[in-house]
Amino acid sequence: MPPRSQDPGRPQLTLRDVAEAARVSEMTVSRVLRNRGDVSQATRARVLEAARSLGYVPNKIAGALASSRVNLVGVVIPSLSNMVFPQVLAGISDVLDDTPLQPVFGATHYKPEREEEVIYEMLSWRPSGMIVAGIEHSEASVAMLANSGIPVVEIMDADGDPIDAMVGISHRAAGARMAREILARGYRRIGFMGTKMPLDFRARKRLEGFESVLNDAGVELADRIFYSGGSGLGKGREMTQDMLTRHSDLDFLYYSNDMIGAGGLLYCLEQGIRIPQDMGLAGFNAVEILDGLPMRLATMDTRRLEIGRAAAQIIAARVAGEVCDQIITMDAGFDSGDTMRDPA
Amino acid sequence: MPPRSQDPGRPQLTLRDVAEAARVSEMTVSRVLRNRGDVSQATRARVLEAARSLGYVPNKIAGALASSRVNLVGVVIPSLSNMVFPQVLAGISDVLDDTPLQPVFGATHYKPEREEEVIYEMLSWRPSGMIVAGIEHSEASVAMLANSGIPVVEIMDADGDPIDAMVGISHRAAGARMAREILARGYRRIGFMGTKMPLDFRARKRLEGFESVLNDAGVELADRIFYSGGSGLGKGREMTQDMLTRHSDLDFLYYSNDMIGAGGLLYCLEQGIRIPQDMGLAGFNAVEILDGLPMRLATMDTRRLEIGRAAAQIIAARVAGEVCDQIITMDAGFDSGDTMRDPA
DNA sequence: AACAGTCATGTTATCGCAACCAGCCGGAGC
DNA sequence: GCTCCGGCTGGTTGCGATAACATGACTGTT
Repeated sequence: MPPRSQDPGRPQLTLRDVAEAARVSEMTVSRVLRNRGDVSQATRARVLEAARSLGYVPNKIAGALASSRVNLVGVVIPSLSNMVFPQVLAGISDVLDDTPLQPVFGATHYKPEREEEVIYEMLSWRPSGMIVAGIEHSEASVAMLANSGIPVVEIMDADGDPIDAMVGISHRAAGARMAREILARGYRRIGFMGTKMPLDFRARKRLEGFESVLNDAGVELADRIFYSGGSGLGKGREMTQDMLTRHSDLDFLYYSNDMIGAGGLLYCLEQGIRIPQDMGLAGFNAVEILDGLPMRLATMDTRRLEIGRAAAQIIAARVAGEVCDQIITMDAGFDSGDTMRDPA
Repeated sequence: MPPRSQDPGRPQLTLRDVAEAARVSEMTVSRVLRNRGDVSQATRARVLEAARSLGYVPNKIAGALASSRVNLVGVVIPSLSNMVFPQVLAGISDVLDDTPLQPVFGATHYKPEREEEVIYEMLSWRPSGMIVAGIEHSEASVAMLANSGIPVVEIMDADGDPIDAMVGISHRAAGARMAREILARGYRRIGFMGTKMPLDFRARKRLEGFESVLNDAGVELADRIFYSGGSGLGKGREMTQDMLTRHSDLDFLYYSNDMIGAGGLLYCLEQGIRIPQDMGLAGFNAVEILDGLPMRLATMDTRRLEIGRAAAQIIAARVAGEVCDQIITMDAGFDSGDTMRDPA
């Protein structure tokens, strides 16, 4: 039995079928369908009509093999449910839509071994370029990417050295910036809530940068709570309740993302806590859909759309044989929202 | 100049290179790397070592062409930023992860002509199956899918006839159900807020089902407001303010999704409107991240994860040559949350 | 009228891999 | 001792398209 799950009655159409129908050679059909080379208007019309009426769909597999040209760009990200990554993808699509290139996504779920598989799988399709989230990869992943001979852009982080190109923000600097803003506003008893992050290197770097500034100022994190699983308002609410139960004297709550931060904000408001006077809050990752909360949460904009665009532009330029910047470090924008008091 | 944007110094590795390094034939290498046929332990080890040390990555393009087997499943959805679709994708990935199949996504942005392009593009890679959101497609799209000879599953809708297989809920029934629940609870002055939906057929069907039940009961929608652009809390807030300004006598607000519904809910709470006594609210699409709002918004669960899983299972079964159900209609679950009073 | 230069089309040779079939080898069966 | 069989390995062919080159029909020039 044939492997394909279909009626064997209708064999796949090939260039040859179209060529016969249009009474020309396969080459001519190929030229017409790719808008390449000179073909007279008359034949062109005949070929297009034949292709259309047969319902011919070219076989890119054969085309790619023959031309060793594949218009795909592999995009490797940790997760699609994080709300952050879809925006990066939007930026990538934006730019690639104006080129013949097409993005193909793969999710790693923050597991290095899964990342390795996804990269291997993608490279086996010989894409024109790769965009990979993060700069921490297994040795094998790095080797594969480095040897692939195609442009590779690592995105969303800038704290380290890239394999090839890199576009991102410094998460260490972002954490440090937030710490300075908090201290400048006179908050001192700070609690942190975030994901368990054995493998979320960016979250870890943020916390490192954050704590390092605190420590330099002689301040220590009062407490930290880590969670696993998805981020939602409910999670932020629970954790905040937990945190405030454990420490009644806190004056600032720092969250590793806006979603749980928003949950915490709602909880504090319900408890009648005066924000930002008695308690400040901040999240991370400027999530637009949350504009509309009773108060605007302080946060940092991680420039996701721009990162996606820049990464795609690098790939597009390199594929076109142009030279371009290889390392782009963006500044994460700080927004104090309504949940931090004014600096002293 | 070669088309590939790379140093020409390192030609791509092929089976031949590995074969030479391991001192066996290409066929043997091929067998080892695919775990096919009989190969002695000794040779297998030698080949694997050679492949590893060279950093060989197979060329699936050539493999696919030779075997006319492509382990890809095309998934065509309107948008990645809608929060609904990533969950469908999660269901699909869940199931396909246990098979050799791999999903490839494409977004249409609710434009039929874009959908046509995406489908054409995907079919040109000769995937093993296709999963497409919705059952409304351009004539050309339908023709392409029908002629492709591969399993095609249309998802998320059940109000119509599929090309091949179908998994979804009836949006008309979902709208009707919500209308009945609202009427049963004694609400009569109802305002609707939702996306401009020239091309969101499912949203439109919901509204049709909704209004038809209202009309049967002699009730008419007091007003409706449509918006375009992304859904966020802020949008729901604005629209609700607008709606309540125009009609001071409403007792129910029906939103086309939970995100704007949540924005409306926050607005109403701030205005001191008594919910659910004086005003009821309902959204659509049970979005978990919103659990944690001051009140649980009434909504309907559209079984997105399950739809994704079922669709993937159909593809997997069909690719394996098994027979299976072709049409699965799921029931959207109703949840009255805290924003609807009890039935009279 | 002969020739170079277009334009439009056809011919041939791959591309890298897997299907298919053929061969080789050693041990079991008679 | 010869055949047969099954485990293992290798050669040949072809998947469906494109690159590169070849061809043939005109055109215009001198």
